[in-house]
Amino acid sequence: MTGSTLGAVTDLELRHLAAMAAVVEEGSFGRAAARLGYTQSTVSQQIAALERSVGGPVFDRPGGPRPVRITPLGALVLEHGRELLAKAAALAEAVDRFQAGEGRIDIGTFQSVSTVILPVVVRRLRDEHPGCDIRLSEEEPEAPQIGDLDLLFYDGPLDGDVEHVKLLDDPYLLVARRGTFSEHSVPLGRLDGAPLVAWPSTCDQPRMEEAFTRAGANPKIVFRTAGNETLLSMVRAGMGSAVLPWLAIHAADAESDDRLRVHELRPAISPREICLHWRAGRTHSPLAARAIEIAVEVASDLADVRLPRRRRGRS
Amino acid sequence: MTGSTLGAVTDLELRHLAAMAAVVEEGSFGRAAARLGYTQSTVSQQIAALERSVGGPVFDRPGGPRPVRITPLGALVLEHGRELLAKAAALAEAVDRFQAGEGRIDIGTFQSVSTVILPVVVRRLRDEHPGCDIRLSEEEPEAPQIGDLDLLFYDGPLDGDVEHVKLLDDPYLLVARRGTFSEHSVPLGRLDGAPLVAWPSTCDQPRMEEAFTRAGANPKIVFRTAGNETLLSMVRAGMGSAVLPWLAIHAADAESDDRLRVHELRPAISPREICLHWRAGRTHSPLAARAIEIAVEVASDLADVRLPRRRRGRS
DNA sequence: GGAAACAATCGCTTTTCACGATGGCGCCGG
DNA sequence: CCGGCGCCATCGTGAAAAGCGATTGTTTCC
Repeated sequence: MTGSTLGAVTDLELRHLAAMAAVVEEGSFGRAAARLGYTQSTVSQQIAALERSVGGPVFDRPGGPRPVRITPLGALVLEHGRELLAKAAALAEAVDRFQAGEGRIDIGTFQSVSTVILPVVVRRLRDEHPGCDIRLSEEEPEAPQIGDLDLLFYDGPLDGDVEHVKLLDDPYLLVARRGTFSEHSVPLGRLDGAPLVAWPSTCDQPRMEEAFTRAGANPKIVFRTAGNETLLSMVRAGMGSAVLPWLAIHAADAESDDRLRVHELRPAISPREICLHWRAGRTHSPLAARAIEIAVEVASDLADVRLPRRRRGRS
Repeated sequence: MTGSTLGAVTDLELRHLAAMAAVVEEGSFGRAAARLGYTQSTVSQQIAALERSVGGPVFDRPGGPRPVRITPLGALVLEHGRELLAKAAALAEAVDRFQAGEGRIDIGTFQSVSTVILPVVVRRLRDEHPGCDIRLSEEEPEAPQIGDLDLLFYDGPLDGDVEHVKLLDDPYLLVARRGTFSEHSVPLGRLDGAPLVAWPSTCDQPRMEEAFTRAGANPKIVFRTAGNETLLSMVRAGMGSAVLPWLAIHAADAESDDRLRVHELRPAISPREICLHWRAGRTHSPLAARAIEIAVEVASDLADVRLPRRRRGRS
């Protein structure tokens, strides 16, 4: 008795439902067509297709200049159809917002980056995308993992399927109490047996200390802490000197501290590399993509601050 | 930097979202295609079309035998897409239920029909469609209106844009106290000046009484009430006779009351017509359509009960 | 009786859909 | 290291459909 019923969900077309809603609101196929940018005949066929899908007429056409009227079946379809269209509109809006850079981004970071680079990155990102949701997490440095992070700042290689971009060569410099060393550039050998305060043996630290050993210099590590302020306080107090990456020194503003002096090492210890990592082969959200760009810019500017040889314009 | 964003809501196709969901669940385009009854290349193109719609990739294709992985954008689309598909499925199910005859039907009725015809109609309708929601309303007989009713039983013409089907010719018969009239068929003239109890002057009643007048018989209406039981009690009490449609007599089971006798009138008063009305030009719900069919059958059976000349089979 | 408003229908062109075949790419086992 | 293998993208093709303009048919109103 009834015609064939709805074969599959996907036989429905949002276009048809939109046409139906427009017809209901306008009261005629022609006006609905005008509103939707279609022809009357097209709307007529769209409604016909919809009626084929649902297995019965959704409108009664009284003929003549009288407005079409919805059938019981049509009312049912319209009721659900409006919800469907609303959900579709919500999807479209969410996609637009996503493409405009809203949404969430999870960034992993570590100490010096948190202080020097990230604030600028976050600031610029938020300026560009006021609606975005930026989440930072400063992981324990022992076991840095991408996990569910979108981006991870780290100064060494990382396990897993990861890609990265190098942001910055961060050279190791010697921070000593003013007067300890007279020359700006201190030979590595001078540190043999000298008292040093240093970071715990994580991240790039082992590699750096090996470089000392290879150079025949065996400083005495008299104190280890991850706290940069504490470290520098110890240096000021004469407990010893510190070999720290420039970024950490800069972060603590040690360069403008009268009681301290920053020396270069001769020969230089190969710098640690500050990198920004992400899971390999993954498409970034616009937000993440932009964050990478900004981080590269910020790091580049930072390199210029340290060594203002070549000027680089930026918009 | 980003491609063009979603033009219109209707650019989305449920088919594409379904394909995407299948790919996510199956982990590969090919298996998703198999599940959906498509070819791998078709699914590939569907996903490509979806990606064009949302302005970016929804999957990362790592290449090789590794399963595709969803992108942040894809996750967003999928999340909304699933809801959309669920709503579409809900629509389809609602339509199916509607076509199967579930849903609501509003029926207007009046006294005798309520007693004799409707119970059978309702019973059969409910048997066929256990999920249906049947609502009856017995209107005041003075101003019968279709209003928002799907169907209306009534014994006269109706204002407004209405179609109807005749269910039954309901002839007027004379109910008298046993012994009042000896012959089965009573000439109209015998009622001139005779005491009658009758219905109030609504519905078909005025037409019927005019028929008396035209025949030169002017009975005395000694009591008017719409209550059939009351009317018959008065007849039993000898207050007078009653001229009632057969349906009302049958409804009150007056035929098997020893104290009463049902006579035909000679010549017969043209019967009232029991009709079933609905608003003109409106497509019926399957439930309403079926209700009409059943009502016609029931009325036909009822006519056979009264005059069992021709047998009519029914399943 | 004719004009006006409206939807259905008919050809027609253009676009899309789905398919099968083919090609490229990354993994894996010999 | 070098073919298989599994996977997705692409291409070409035929069928289907979307959309359009013009026309027809129907009803109402003047």
